[in-house]
Amino acid sequence: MPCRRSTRLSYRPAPLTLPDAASAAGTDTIGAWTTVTTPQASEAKWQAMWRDDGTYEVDNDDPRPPFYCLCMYPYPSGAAHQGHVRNYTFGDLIVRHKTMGGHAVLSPMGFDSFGLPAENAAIKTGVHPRPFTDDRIAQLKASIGRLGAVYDWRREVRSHDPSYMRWTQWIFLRMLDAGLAYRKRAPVNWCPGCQTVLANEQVLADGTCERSGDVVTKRDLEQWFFRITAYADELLDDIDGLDWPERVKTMQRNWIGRSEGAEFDLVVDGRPEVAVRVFTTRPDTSFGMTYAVVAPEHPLVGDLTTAGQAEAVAAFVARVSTESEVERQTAEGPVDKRGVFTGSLVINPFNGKAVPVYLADYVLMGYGTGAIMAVPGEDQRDWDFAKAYDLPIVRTVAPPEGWEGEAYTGDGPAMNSEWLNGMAKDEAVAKAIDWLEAQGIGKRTVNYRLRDWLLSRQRFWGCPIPVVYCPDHGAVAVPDDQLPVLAPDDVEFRPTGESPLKFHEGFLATTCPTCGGPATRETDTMDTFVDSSWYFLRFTDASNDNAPFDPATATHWLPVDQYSGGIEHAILHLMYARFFTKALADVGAVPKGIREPFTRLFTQGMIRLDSTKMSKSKGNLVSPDEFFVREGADALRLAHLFVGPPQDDVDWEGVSIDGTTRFLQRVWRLGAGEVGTTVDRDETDADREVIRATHRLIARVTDEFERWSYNTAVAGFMEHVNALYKYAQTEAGARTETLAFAVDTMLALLAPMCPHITAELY
RNA sequence: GCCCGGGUGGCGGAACGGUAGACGCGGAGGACUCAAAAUCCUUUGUCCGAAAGGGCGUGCGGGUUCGAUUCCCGCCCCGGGCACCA
Repeated sequence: MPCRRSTRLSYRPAPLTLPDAASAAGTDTIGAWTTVTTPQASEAKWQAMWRDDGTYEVDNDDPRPPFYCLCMYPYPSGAAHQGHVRNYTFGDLIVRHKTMGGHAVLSPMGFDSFGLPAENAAIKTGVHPRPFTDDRIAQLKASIGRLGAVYDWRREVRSHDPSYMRWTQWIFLRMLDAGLAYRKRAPVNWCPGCQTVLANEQVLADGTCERSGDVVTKRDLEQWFFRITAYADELLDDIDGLDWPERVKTMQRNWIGRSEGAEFDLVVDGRPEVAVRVFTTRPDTSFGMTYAVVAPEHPLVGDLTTAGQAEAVAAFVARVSTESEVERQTAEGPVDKRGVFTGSLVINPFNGKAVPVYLADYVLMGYGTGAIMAVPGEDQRDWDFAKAYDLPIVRTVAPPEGWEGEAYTGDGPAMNSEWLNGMAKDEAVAKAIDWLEAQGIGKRTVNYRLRDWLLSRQRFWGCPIPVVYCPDHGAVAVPDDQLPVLAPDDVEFRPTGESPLKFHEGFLATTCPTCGGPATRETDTMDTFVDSSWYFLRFTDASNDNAPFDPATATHWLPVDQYSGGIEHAILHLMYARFFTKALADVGAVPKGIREPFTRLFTQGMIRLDSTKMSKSKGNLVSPDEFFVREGADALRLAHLFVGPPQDDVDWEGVSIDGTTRFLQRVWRLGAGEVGTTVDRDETDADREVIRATHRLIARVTDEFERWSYNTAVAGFMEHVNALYKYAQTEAGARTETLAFAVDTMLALLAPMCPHITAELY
């Protein structure tokens, strides 16, 4: 056999000692006649080409049909972690798939760059959060680039960029104009040692401050709210039309928590001028009320407490003030410590009987009226409380025959209820409410679990709320032409965590826009969820200096055709973004027709390691960087796609980069003509079977892409490659034309998953 | 506590009422090699059996169905969210 000089392509993982992959020249020469292409060199080459050619940049007047594909923009935590890899692999797959299908795909990326970690780092190191954040963005951007995910970087948005902050503040002011932003007092976590407000995250499980160890209490502050509850019904109703995972839609519905029922007054025994208003969804059970409960922070607590009970009530209220809502609703610990008698009685208007009023930790001021009638016969929590405090239990709904449970919450004929007896639940509810209304002591109401959105944060590293306080004019909006309000750079971070804005005279001192007199700036900044509630709109028109975005341009791209991100955002972020879209349409910033931001949503599962969530704070991150260097981005992308259903959580232990690396090597050999023998001949049955199998692969993968069943699509590719190996290795060999068709077709289908190797081979 | 998910070989998973375990990892055996790596081929739920074959198997207990991993009810366990982490 003549020994001639040839170019041999080999696709093997490079050793970790390879020089920096990005700067590798593209080929290495091994010996005199073999040229090896490494995945790393190939990937760097294609990534540079996509970037330099602007292959995936789209203009707003692109004639192709528009498709807006968006992944939730990341908080810049430093180099990318596997959660980013997973999310952006799914997103990139869709971007490439839709682009191949002839769409103008808007694929933007940005950074959710305000937040607590940068501020904590500033307090620890004294470095201003901005350079810290910019540095982390650079790291994350580089990691994302090595994954081969393609974005139109001309549209990059950063929450902390003044050109973005300006419009975040502008939107706040439009909300204020429309009456959708307002101030009221609300409790915060207060650390008496640090003299500062703490985030929930900064409060340890035992209720102490993570910095000082002091017991954290609640303190009321005047704070800004968005009136999201004004949209409760629309937010609820519009869920039906969304192409979202059912579980997310269910969580959103439950979060809004619409419930129909009644409110009515319970008059204090012997003091007709004092009444406690209660909300109930079960007015049909009112005859079974054997006590009432008000929240420990209820304004009437002082009024209701008798002298004899004052000490016990005070102690109870003090203890509850150190507990979180979750703790208060957890039925752990001794039940008899969960409430206290106020000493007062109220009259049950249905039967005229006096029943005791208690405080209990499980009744929250933020829900309903902050007070309930307790009906232990038909509510398990009331049942447990009644047992612990030796209160009577009267059933007013007859349980089914053979009932051995405690409280019965189902339907059944009313009993022990005078004029309601025998009625089924719905009828009895209606009758009871009619009676309350006729008596003039109550009415039919709808209650929501959803609360208004508290957006004030007592922090430095966030977008300042553009308001000043004038002694004569109160809270006054900063005029549009003075935006953005920027925090100063010459600030000192205190070890207590207190916002430096509160002590910066140059920032604080200003003039009233109304009267020109001296005024003080608001020092609170906005919740970072405000930034993320409209960034998808800014992406459509990211460099607009005259408006947050041009309404016509926004209409061209919106709503987002495919949104994807982690399941952990199923409620808050998505609810707030939906609210902003509706509210902005109503204040005229977004065309009226756009009521929902995200047509189709995909939520991916989380990455866990040893069954705990993989996160920087837990210190169990597995960086993708070593995989980029060793196996290459395509192998890592494929490993994420193959490990299991995208919506399921992934235990990192189960991710096998070896299988997908090996598969890509087999694809490479097949594509490079290194497998078996090829011959030119007329079609045989074996050839026709390969052609049929290739068409079956097209149908299968197309369907599985549509269903997000990427793991089985990868299995399909593997089966195809295995079959082609068998085919080419038979004695008869493979027909050249047939094998080329089978391989080329597969490469085209595989391209959105593994863009580098398929581009290199194609 | 409330709300939402999940539980299938040694491991990740497949099977959208119809042959449980596709595909991959790991294991075993073989080919190639002086040898190793890599690669290629075969095999691999479990128990009994030399084999043929058979028993058992989708967290637990019931139910619907000709037929259930799949649908229903009740448990157990694991994970996520709970409004100031993002």
